[in-house]
Amino acid sequence: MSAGAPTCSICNARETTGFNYGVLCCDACKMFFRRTLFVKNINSCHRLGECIRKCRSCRFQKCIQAGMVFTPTKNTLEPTNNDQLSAFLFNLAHQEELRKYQLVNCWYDGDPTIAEIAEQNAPIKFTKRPDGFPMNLGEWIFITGLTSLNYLKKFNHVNMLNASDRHFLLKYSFYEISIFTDSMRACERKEESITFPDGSDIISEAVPGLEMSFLNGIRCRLAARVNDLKMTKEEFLLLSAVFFCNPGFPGISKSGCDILSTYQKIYSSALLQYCLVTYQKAGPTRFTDLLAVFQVIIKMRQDLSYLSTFLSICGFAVTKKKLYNC
Amino acid sequence: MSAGAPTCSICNARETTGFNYGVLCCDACKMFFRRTLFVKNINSCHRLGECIRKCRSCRFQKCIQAGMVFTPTKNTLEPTNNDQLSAFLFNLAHQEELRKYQLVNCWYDGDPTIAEIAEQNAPIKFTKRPDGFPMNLGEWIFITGLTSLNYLKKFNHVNMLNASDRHFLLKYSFYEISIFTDSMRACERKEESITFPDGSDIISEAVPGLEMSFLNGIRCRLAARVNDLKMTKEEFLLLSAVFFCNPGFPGISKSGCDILSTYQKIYSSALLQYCLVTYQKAGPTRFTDLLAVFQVIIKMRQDLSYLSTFLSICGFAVTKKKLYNC
DNA sequence: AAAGAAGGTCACTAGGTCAT
DNA sequence: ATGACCTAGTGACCTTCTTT
Repeated sequence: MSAGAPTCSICNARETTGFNYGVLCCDACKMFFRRTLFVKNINSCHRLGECIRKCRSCRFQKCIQAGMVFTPTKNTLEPTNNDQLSAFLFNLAHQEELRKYQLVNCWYDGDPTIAEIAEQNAPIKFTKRPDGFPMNLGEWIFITGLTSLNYLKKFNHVNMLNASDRHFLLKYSFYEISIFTDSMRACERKEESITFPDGSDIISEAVPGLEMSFLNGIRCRLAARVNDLKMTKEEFLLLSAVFFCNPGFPGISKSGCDILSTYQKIYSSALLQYCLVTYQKAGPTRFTDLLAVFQVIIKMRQDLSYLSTFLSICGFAVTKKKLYNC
Repeated sequence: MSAGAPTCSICNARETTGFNYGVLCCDACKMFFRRTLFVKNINSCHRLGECIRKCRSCRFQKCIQAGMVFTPTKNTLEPTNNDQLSAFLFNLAHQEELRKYQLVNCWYDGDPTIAEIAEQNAPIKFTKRPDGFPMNLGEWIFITGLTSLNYLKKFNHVNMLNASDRHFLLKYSFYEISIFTDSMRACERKEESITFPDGSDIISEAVPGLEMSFLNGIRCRLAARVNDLKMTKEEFLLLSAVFFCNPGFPGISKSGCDILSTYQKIYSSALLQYCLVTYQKAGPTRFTDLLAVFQVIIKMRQDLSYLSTFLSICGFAVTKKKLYNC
């Protein structure tokens, strides 16, 4: 009797009805997630998703942790569809909050490859980082990359790609997204230079034979640009999404490119709408200013590649984690 | 036309508006029940539920008899939600008063099975026991079990279970709850040994070949533990509720277990809050001391099973009521 | 046409409000 | 204190859309 569908992993009460917003769950949790995104009537509760009680905040946290994602479909440029944009932003903001929480508090015991992460269609399972856990440069780089990957994996378009395209997309974008996020954090903390959450430098101490100006460029240039623009959190989230749909990454198939550009259009028109609503006539200029940040991200990425190669030749390789090798 | 809703069984005056706190009744009686739980402004009236008009006490009694139940939903550990806990306790205390009244004064003419009781979604209909009704051991055991079942059936979670799970839950818990209640009564009467309300022994007189220490263990061990702890009525009520949500009873489905553990969390956090408020720093210890009583209840249950089997082999079976057979 | 997922609808009930 | 009425969250069920 009652073979039925498996039990919904979010409410642990009802049977799943299929994939809803990217996650296998029940109809009730689907509607709950949707309503919450559109109405945003959530009071934050300190225990993150733990009071299985009738706590709306924790139920929503469980949705976010399970990877539920809302993606706008209707043309967000229609002013009437503004609530689609705002639901999308609400969704992204909570995903980003989770990423930040995991970066500061969590840990992952293992050394996965990008390919392994791309294969898994469940979110990465982090564990609480023990108090007094010794974080060094390599650990920070690792957890930064891993939390970024976990954030990126949830996007709708990732699940639509075939295994190979998904692998390439994550491989060629997670590093850029990480440094962009790092720069945004520096900006929020009113710091000129990128650091890790504990304040430590992102470049290893002893680097012989490299110009200080080059190293300071890595530390500061992108953060300075973000700061000059006074980039909002919403702009950051949308811009990351647009960047993450770059159809130009190497190795991606024709059909993959099509999917990526479809989504890139969605996200960039969402960004444009945000700019128009927020800056009125100055909206289009703002939009292009934001897109121009891509160049700075790519420049920083190149500098970091050079630095990494240089260090490794000198025998100073910082991390041997597979994330950054293959 | 004018089919309308049936008349409210509590006030016999208005039309029902649907299920409120588990009972089909009108809006006015719903609000009356809620207000009374939270304000507790009730003067007890000697005629139990009989003067329907204008008597608040009797109206509330009718609510209780009809099986209305309030279950805390907000996190009772929030100090601001203390009134939820107190409303819940007020509710339980009155349900328990009713059970006690029925045990002492009522009777049930029939021999129902657990399955039949589980199917009925109305409370069990007891009748007044005639003066001078001859109570023997078997009658006491029967009415004890039946009033316990009537008490338990009203809990919110029972109505959420499917028919099969409900049957198993009642089947495997009503006996334990009964002996726990019996022990509490002994304690209130300052007696070391469990007896029925008329003072008669719970073990049949002629039991050949069993050690006195074994029999006295059954009579006294649980009551002694309750007495040692100086368990309050509130602790007893909450602890019973926690026990009654044991997801480990045999035969219960996965979804049933989930429902039970959800409610067990609610009740146990209510108990914890009670302990914290009442005993301050000693609260957590008190909480675990109380939970440890489960072991004693289970031990007593086992001893009684053995006794029952033993007696039945000797041809001394005390009761042939179906409650205790199938 | 069949299946899977997004989105819409509505009956239901806990809890709040306010004139009496 | 009461009860008629209101509000909001919920989830079962339905429709629509897309893809194969």
